[in-house]
Amino acid sequence: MGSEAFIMPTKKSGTATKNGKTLKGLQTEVQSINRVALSVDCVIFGFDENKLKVLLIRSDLKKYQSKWSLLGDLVKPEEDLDASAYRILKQRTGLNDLYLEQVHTFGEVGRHPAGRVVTVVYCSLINIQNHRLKILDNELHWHEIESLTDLAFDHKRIFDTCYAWLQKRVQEHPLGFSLLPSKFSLRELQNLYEAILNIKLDRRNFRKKFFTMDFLVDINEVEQDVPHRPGKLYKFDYEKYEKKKKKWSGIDF
Amino acid sequence: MGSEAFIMPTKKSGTATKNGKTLKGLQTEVQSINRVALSVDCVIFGFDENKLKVLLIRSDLKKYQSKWSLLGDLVKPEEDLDASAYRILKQRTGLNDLYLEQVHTFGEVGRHPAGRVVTVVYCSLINIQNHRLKILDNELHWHEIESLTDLAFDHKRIFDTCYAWLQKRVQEHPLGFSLLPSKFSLRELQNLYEAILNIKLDRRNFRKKFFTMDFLVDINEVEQDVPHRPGKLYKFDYEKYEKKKKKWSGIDF
DNA sequence: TTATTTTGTGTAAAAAATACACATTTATTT
DNA sequence: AAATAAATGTGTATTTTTTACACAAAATAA
Repeated sequence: MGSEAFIMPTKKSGTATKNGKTLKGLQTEVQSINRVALSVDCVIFGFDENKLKVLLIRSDLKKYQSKWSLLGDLVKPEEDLDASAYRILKQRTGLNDLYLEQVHTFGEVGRHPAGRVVTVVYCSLINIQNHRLKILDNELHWHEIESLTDLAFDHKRIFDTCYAWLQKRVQEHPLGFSLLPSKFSLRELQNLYEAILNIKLDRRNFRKKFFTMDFLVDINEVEQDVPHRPGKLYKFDYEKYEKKKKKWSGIDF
Repeated sequence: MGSEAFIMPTKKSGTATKNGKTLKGLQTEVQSINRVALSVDCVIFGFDENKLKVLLIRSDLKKYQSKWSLLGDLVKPEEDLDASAYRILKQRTGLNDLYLEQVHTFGEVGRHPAGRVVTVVYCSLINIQNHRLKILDNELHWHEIESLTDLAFDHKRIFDTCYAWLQKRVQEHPLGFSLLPSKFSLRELQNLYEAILNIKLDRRNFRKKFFTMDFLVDINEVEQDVPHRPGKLYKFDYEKYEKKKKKWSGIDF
């Protein structure tokens, strides 16, 4: 909050002096009024069977019965926003060290039936295979993103924002690898991009692109248990990426 | 907030049943606990004398005396976040219809001396010439972004995030025009990009780039009162842009 | 052994980005 | 009126990047 809080924009501002406001006075203001419930919601993406998926939980609010919703929770009074998102992920998936990034905050007055609830939305990307066991029977489910229709609350709109964010972000930042096993074939990588962007890509050009970037490490292993010629496996070299990554690509719109 | 609010993550969750939570129960939870003060802060960029500037106000909190801070205010109980940002801009600059975009939410527990204050940060771009009269003596000041050192609260960090956002965003979206008069020369446009990106650009290639994009309209006017050959003036055609804009540019990082 | 499927690879063409210099126009100075 | 100063306006050659496209080799399954 900026110092403008003391300018008191409305007409009834007679009592507040522009200068000399004390910290204590501001504390009173902050504590007494204008407070809202704050939540964090997570759009958790996964990739399985060559489909992009999102992890949802069945809403048990009567009003939203039978609808699915994003994973979220109220932010605790002494909890940072990022920590809150990590806590939610940890509780749901059992995993730390997931890719997590804040995307947008939704705070329309009427967005939640329980009153004013502002929600800070994070996207997370996880490798489904590593987390099969953690889901249990929590009413959690990996949904294909294509068959998402109505979610509880305004969660469909939130999801749409996050999916658009992912489509853009995955092209300029190497976050897609978080959806794959640490060892992956180029075919899997291409399938991932095709699923996220919903387009077909030329195989030779795709490979050339990634080899030219020079962040893939050939680990001298091949796929197992595939019913055809196995592909070579690679890892993504995050350290090399951090050193070499581009600053900007040029004006283009 | 997702349905996970009823899972009650802490150990003392014995009373809450996983299903069947009523809306009323959730309302109680939302209203009674876990509420925070919410503010909106605006990073208002301007462009003048070929310098990128940011609009700041002098903090009058004792602790931050003599420091500058961003423009912000507490969000009102019945006010959407975007509306709150527009209100702040309107009060400060007298103008509606400014370019405005939400960038990030900062909510670290210790970020504000008055207690837990979570702030949703917006960036706005305005043309300084059109707003000279509105600033008055409000302790407002256009700061050159190069000479920004310490701001009040965590506003320097917020500013840095927004400046990085602007540098990226201006390359993929035509928001820079909001910093210029509606009629501008190509030289002014190039100066703007050079100031934002802090690089030198080749004049001929810059012109070629924008002419190829084909969103600039030659209005058959020239600069006035320049002490040298005047340049032609152009407008940006937003409608044409909306029709033709690119979807993605390709994988590159 | 044959058939099937997928991997792995290279080149030519087109498009985009870059580097680079000079004549023209206008205002200012003498 | 002429000369000067300062910025505009323009094109081409080179390099880099993107795109389109086909066939032989490897592994499995029948």
